[in-house]
Amino acid sequence: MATERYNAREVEARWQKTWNDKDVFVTHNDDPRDKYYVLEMFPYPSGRIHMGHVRNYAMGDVVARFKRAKGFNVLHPMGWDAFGMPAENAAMQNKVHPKDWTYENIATMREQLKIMGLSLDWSREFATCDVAYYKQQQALFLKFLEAGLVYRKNAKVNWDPVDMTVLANEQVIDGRGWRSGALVEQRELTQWFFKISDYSEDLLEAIETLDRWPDKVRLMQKNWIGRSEGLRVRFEFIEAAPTGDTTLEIFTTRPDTLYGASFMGLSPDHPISVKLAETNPELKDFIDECRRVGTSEEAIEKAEKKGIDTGLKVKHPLDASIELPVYVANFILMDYGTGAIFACPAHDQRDLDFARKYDLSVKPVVLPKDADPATFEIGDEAYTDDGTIFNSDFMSGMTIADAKNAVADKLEAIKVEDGPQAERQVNYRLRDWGISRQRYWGCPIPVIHCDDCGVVPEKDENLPVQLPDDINFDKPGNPLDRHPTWRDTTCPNCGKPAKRETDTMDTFVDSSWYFARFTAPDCDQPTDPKAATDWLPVDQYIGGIEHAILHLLYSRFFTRAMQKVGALDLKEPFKGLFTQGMVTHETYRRGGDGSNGEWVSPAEIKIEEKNGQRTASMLDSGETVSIGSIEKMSKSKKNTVDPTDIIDTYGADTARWFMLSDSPPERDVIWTEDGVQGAWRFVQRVWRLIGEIAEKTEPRNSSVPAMSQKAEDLRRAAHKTLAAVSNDLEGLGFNRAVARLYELVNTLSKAFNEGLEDQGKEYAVRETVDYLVQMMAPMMPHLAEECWSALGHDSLISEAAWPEADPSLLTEDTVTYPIQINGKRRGELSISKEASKEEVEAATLALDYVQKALDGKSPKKLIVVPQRIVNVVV
RNA sequence: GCGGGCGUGGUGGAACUGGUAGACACAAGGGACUUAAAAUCCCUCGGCCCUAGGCUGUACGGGUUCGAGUCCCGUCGCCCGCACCA
Repeated sequence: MATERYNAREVEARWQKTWNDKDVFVTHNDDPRDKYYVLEMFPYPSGRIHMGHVRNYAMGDVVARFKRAKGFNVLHPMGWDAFGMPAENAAMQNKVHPKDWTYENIATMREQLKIMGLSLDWSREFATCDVAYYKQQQALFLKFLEAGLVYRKNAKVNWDPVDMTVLANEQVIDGRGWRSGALVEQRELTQWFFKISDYSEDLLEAIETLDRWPDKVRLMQKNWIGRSEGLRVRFEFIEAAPTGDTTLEIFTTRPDTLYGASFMGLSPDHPISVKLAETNPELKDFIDECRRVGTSEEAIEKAEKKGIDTGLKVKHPLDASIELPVYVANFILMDYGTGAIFACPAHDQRDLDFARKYDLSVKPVVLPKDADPATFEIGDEAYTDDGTIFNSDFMSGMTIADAKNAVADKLEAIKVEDGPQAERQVNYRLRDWGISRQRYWGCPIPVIHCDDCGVVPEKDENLPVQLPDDINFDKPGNPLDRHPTWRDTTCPNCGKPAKRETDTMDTFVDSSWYFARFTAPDCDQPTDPKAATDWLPVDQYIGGIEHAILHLLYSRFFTRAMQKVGALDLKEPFKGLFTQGMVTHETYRRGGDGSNGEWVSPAEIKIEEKNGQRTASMLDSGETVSIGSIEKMSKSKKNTVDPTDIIDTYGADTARWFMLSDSPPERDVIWTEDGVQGAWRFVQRVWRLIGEIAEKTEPRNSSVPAMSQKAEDLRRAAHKTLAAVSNDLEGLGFNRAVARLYELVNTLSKAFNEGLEDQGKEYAVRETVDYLVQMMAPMMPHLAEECWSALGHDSLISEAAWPEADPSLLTEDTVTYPIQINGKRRGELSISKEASKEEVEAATLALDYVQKALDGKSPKKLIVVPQRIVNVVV
């Protein structure tokens, strides 16, 4: 058998069958052991799995298998994020039903995942488009509605007039719909919203508790929530606005600069602006122009600050003799603060640009350190740094922080008409989550519109509101809208004929609670609160950084909302989060360098190396191909490698091993053919070595025999590796674990080839090889099972307990100190581990090169760091 | 613009809280075996100096320290996030 080549295809299929037959990875909720929930972000069933999935699921599987071996009751489920636009696009392009398309893709991808040998509990699988799942999602929606967490309001949306649908900001490219290419309009639509803003403060504060999340993601969420403290100030109009308002309310974070006020700014969408436009054509045109420019383009940033004087004026709240003009300005957002500002051009760049254009006053009120108040002037750049307040009456001389407090205290005490002039306020950037989508392939929003009763929630017992199957995509827009009968229903309240809501939910809703559903996937409620609370939080969640904000923030909100309605009892769904890097590959295009020819795939070309120069050509025609930059694998650049092809050629273990080696998991990995072959050679090498060992040695009997030095050295290496690899896997340092296993194979191979004569050697070899196989098992489970069996074990390695390193073998009896002279390494000193500091010093000073360096003098300083290093300062 | 991160051989990357820089792998070169190829095995592999050995070296310039890839300041370069948030 030692000469047999390892046949991955045959071996992998065999072990997968065994695992499946024995239900090795099926998890039970009533298992008394400590729980561990490991989850990878579930895939969208786009058609086939890609290398990014392989990397993601390989990592999760290592964690799952490792924790299982460590004795945990591991939950490791898989499902499908199955609603969404690609299914509708496929329906339009290929005349397939979105449902058929989706379930066919799921079937394909499930088989692909299965040949990877993932230790998943497939009995818990579901797709978010399963009626059973979205029924429960509708039930949750109704509970949220009842709890006041859902509401309807008019909102501005990106509207594609050709496809007749709302587009997300990311789907608007250069002001045009990404599919239709039509100019996107801003439309007011009545939309459903989740009140995520109720939790702004909680979501922000709790970020501090997420200590097993990447700092980067935590920071991104903090910035996204965007807390700022400021003051809401009311300015009295000299003459009431046409809306009847007698005061203009603004929000500012810089009330300390109030004496630098030059003008007021209104958003084009501010009610006063809109009212004024009714009688002012010039203003109307301006507002229309502002709306045409999208909301999400960076071009906005470059856009010139523009505005129109409304003719309205307000009184300065601290000095009634000052009158300030009111402008409608294009740079003011309606949905932040109150949609109106006071402008202090001296200390805000946007305000300054505007003031310079319209020749408005610029009065500095913050003096930089060391500047002269008599001569300090503002040029083209606003002064936004720290300083001392001046030109500001009672605030003059104060720090910015003190002035903010002083002015807030003062204005809060002043009464204007029915209330205080100002109030301290905390503002957040986070907006409520608009979930209405004018699409078919999503979870129907379970409400009914009744002429008499208004918006009425569907009754629980009438759920699910099921998607109709008989739809067509001949016309653009939402097929639910024009379905002849589906909309028609009766009002749950009064029983009269009524219409169903035709909007479906944003697919991010589907993925905001699937992790909870996995804990009791067949429950006839959205969750089994006990199971959800017992299993959650997810101990290790793994996925791409692209979900740093939306999915992860929505899920955090959902968990709080589910807690509020009693579906579970915790706030944070994901205790540990890991964001893995992308899989990248070289790109290739037809023609020589710089020719910009069409992209070609790695499978279509061959690469040759001459004199260190790599050149590529087409496999079929020999045509020159230029080698381009390394990019994320994508269909458009054709630099993808199909996981199935790799697994067919080399086996799943090789693909998994390569994915985990070399690059740290959080960083991008470059997929190379050489790299895969290296992994494959390692698989063969391990198999050969273990075959020989199995042939020439006997399994260990229970007691450790007396050890020769060589045997003991091998044992020490094995135990040290075991300790290190355990630590690496605990911290998701897969690349380090891989390196250490390479090292151990090198050590073992050498020791074994030197012969087995030394006392205890056979035992040491067997022990090392057992550990080696166990350490490999989470990463290359099939090879590990095959080796385990070849070594005479009759148990499954997938069910074996993780070995513990013997602490006495982790430390040496002697320490080798590097000896430095003036910080430069000059030699080594081997001495007993127990040696005292004095003994180490004496031994160091006795070394001939130390003597020589000292030249008869005594050292200036002698530093001994126990167990570490010695430094002699001459 | 604001916020954050990174910069180590030909390449991917090791180096725990400051303590022997370059583990491990890939590529390359040389050799063994072979009729040949593949596979496998052995050797070399940051730069400089003639070797023993030494000098130098972690983007660049300074600093702290007995000792800096690691800490601090500045410069350059690359990457990511947010984007008129008052």
